[in-house]
Amino acid sequence: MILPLHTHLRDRIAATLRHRYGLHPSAMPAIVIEYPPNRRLGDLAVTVAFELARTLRKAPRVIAQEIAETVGELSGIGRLEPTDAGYLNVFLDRAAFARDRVAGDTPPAGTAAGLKTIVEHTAINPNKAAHVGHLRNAALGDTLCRLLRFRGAEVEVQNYIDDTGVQVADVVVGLRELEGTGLDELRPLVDAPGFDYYCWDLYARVTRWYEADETRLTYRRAALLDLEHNTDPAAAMARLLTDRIVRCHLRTMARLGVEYDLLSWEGDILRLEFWTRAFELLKASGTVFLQQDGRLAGCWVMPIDDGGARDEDGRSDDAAQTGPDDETRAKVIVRSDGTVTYVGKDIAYQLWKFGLLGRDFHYRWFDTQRSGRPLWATSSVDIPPSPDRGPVPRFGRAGAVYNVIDTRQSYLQRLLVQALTSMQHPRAAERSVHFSYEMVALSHATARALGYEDADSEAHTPFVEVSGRKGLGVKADDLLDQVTERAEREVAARHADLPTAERRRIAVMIGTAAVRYFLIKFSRGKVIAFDIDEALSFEGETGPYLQYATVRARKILQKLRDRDGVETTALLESLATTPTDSLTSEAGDGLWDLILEASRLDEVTEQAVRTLELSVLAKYAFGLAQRFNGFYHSSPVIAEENEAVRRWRAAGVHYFQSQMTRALELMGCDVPPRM
RNA sequence: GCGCCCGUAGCUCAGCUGGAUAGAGCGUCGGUCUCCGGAACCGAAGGCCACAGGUUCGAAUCCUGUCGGGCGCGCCA
Repeated sequence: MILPLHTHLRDRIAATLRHRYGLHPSAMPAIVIEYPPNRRLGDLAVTVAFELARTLRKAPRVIAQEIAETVGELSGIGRLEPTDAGYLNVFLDRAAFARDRVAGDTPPAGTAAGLKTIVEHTAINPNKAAHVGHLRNAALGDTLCRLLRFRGAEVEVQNYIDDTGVQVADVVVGLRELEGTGLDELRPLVDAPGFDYYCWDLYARVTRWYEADETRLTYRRAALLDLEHNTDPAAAMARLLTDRIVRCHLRTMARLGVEYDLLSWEGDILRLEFWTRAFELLKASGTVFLQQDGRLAGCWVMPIDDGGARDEDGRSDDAAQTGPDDETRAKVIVRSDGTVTYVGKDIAYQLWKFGLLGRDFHYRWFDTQRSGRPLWATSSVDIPPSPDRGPVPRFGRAGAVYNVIDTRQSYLQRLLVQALTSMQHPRAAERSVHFSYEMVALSHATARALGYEDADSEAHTPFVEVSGRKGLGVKADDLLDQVTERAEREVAARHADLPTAERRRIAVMIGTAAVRYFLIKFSRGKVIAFDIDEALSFEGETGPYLQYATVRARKILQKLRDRDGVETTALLESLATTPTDSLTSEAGDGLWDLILEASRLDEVTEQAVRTLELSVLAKYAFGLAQRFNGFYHSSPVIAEENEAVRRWRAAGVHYFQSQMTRALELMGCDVPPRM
């Protein structure tokens, strides 16, 4: 890891600036450490001389020289070299650096150590199969969790289940009105294979059924009311179908190695009357008030403080005549009929996450996940779990909350933060992070392949939007099936000797890496125009490319063991007394580059979390794999005759392999034994 | 109308808090020692970083404006 060295270097330079120029800490510029474009220029570069040129009224070149003179010996680091342009280039002590990392490079405690952090992700409406858009959410959310844990945070993963919403109501209506299915007929149906696919189609059919005759929407309203008030048989049907669909979703996500700690059911939030308590708090803090007149008379509203986001009929010309009603924008929290809106429920839930609501759920054991990790669910009733499940964990009461939701919810997430601020919870407001990302659409080619693109939808748009209502989209399981099948063919072509089960196991690892890497490598603000062929590719910038490099590295170490009897631990120990010219000479540049780059994992994870840009991890891992592959082709290890050279190369290979394995783990990917 | 996001090679995208010659993948073209596995490697072609101003030692990056595209703004969730 390289961050400790960064800090050390920064401290030394800061100390130098204080002594030489008498700079006060307040006047201290940020000491930026970057990587020179060319390794011959140095390993690191510091640009602080440019920053100081104005205040010190000296040329950057002079300042850089003075700093280099004054800083003295950088024991264990290396030396500083000022350039004419004003850069301070750092040449690291290669041997010392390499010895320190290669022998065992554990990540440091991390900046977020001990901070209880809740990450909410996935949150798919439990009424139909998951699609690629949901996979992007889960891949981002799960990777974020892994990164936060890597930095030392205590992470609790929650998956919100909207079991009382319109989408579930629609499928209940579909079952009853289109299929003539009641509770009794539903029971065998939900356990049949492909139930989530069945609901996918049914949901699309209901949408069309409503469109054909809008009076049919009364069925939806009736069903929705039944769900909210827990009235059977509609509510019983909903309970049954959402339970099974959620299990389908969990199974799909488990294929990608995604697991959770808690399922938060909206129905429990309603039944436990979280809202009642939240409403008291909102009123007491003056966050909401009862609108007396105007078009929102009788509603409890929250003023919206920013000037933006007016609705379409916000006529500015006659605003003077309409009076005060239009002047301050307000968001309805409680309707004039006394029912609460979505934002209201969300505020209650967010308060609970921070332990600020003063109420808690009951909990029930839900399942044991693939890794053995237990999955709990919220409950409205207090039934003690059986003793063999262990005690219920202490859910909620977080110090920080990340909500992984697509960018279309930005407006509402902002209102949420505003409510927390207004309720005198500035810390919670500050630590409520909306991890937003753009949606997944379909490329025209893929939409066409699915049979969705007809003549009138001309290719003026850059992509085709996914629509659950229309049933338009690539189902997650279909994608995973295809990618696994494809991987299995590739494995079979290379390893005819492997038993089928093992081929299958490896294919799953490769397919997972392909999909997860694909979903992570774009920056979050970019719409992914999902293209099936691109996602199924295993060449170039893909997950399998990273795995392949790692497998190659491991193969070398394995051969050293099997053929030459060299154990890795013994090899690493021998480095203390092994000459280092193969690392320090120009011929060792390739090896040195590999080691230095591999050490940057902690720096990269830090940046990824700071910017919430997980693609930087993906890009870094890819660049590292490229570097290794280049090294692999230019620098033989086993065939190398010079023993010192061979040892150092093997050490570099080992370090690469171990850092890359960590990086892959952070992205939820395994390293196959062969591929 | 207002707000947020996006615009970089033929296509899909990187480019961290401004820094040295703007980089990858795919595609195209041309190569790679019977070698630790070719799911790889090396090379070539391909750029007014949408446009116009500004800020400064320095701008793809920051500011303003314009154009083009996406999304959001409800007593829906």
